[in-house]
Amino acid sequence: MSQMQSVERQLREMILALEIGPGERLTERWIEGRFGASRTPVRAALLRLETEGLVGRDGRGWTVSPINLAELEQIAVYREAVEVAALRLTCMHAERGAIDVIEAMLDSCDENTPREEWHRVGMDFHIELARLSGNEFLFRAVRDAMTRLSRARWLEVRDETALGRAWLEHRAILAAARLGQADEAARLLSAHITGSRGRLVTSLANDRRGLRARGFAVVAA
Amino acid sequence: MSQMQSVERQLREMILALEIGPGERLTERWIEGRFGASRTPVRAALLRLETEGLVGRDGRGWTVSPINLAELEQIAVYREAVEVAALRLTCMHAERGAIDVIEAMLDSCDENTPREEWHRVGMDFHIELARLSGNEFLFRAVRDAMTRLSRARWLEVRDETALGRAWLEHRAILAAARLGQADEAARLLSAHITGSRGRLVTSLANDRRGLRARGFAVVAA
DNA sequence: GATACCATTTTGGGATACCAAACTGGTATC
DNA sequence: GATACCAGTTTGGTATCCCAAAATGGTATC
Repeated sequence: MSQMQSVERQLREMILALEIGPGERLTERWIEGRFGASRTPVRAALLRLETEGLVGRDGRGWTVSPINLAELEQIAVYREAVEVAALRLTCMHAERGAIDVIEAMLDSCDENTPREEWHRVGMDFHIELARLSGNEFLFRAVRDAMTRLSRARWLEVRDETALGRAWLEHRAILAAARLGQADEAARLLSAHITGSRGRLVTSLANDRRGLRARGFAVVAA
Repeated sequence: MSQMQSVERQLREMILALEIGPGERLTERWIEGRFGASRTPVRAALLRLETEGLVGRDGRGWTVSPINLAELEQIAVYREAVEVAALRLTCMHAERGAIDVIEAMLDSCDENTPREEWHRVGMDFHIELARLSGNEFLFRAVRDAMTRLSRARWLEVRDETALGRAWLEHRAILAAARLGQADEAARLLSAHITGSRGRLVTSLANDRRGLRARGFAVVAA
């Protein structure tokens, strides 16, 4: 694996895992030293992560993108558009086996599963479901949106019941898709996304003080 | 303006204007010499253009992305999803004046307007309409999709009647949006996109031999 | 004539040197 | 004490150099 891709991957993981906090400043030289690479691959990584919205320019320098509540709401709207479109396509030519694989993902989580795994599977459920549409651009759009949302979802204060409800909704969506009921599946997915958007933004807004205390830049809606 | 942005902009324009043909190989050294910049800004430009889908990796080197008919169809589906979603948002909070500005864009084209101007305005109509949604991500998605489609639209063999029909459809969409009739506007836009997608792909498929003769790589659907 | 093989060139990935602009910290001035 | 100012440092933008891998082209062999 080239260093270029390696730096990009490692830096992305650090940002998504909040090891580098939202709003933190980045210098190319620090990254260079941190990953033992020279500036060429570092720059390539920053340029790529910029298009993913994970880092941004701050005048002359770079910063890890802050959590922006207004932006999160816009992403959720965007996500709903592309994810519902993908799901409708999937309903048209749903393959039994493919949907079973997604369902198995959900089954893999139980009460003994660590929280971070629930988090990851919850994201992958939506991404893999979009992949089934067969439309590369809808798939990429969903994956990109989920990536942009993932740090915020990680910060969200979620109770157990919320996770349980999400899983029930996921299963209901799959059931409708399996039967090819596009309108019903779309309705369920829209409700699921709208609901989780509301809870996400509310939770972050309520905990904004706490998040700032942890050094995380959180921009209001 | 920094050279980084300058090289990126100039190279993008050359590719979109087909001055560098789809499928053509690019070497960093050639670009370097062509624009009088060093490899650092050249590589930054290539990395950015790669995310826009205008250039791609070909093993170790770079190529201008070929026209891919299957991909064009997928982009059109993606575009329909995001553009319709944006239009629905616009209908919710449509400002009179903003829509008038878009209409003025259409008015600026008459029988004396050069073909390339019609082409540009036809694209900008959709992009600016999406901007009115107020959702940055839907807007970017539409702009990105239109960029990816633009080379193909430029190659399309269009008769005068097709352009006239497109303008009529554009005006009908604006009329519905002005009245806040979201469903009607969405229906018209969907039909407009679906229709132009069909004509675009048909035209390119029919002229594929001629396009290849001009040195343009055109991948079948 | 086709093919296998080798020397040469080209090319992208990476490292490093240099520069101008921005930032920093301290100092002098009021 | 506040502020204007200046020297030193940091930092991103750019140019250049090096290298290994891949492409190229010619040649010897069958």
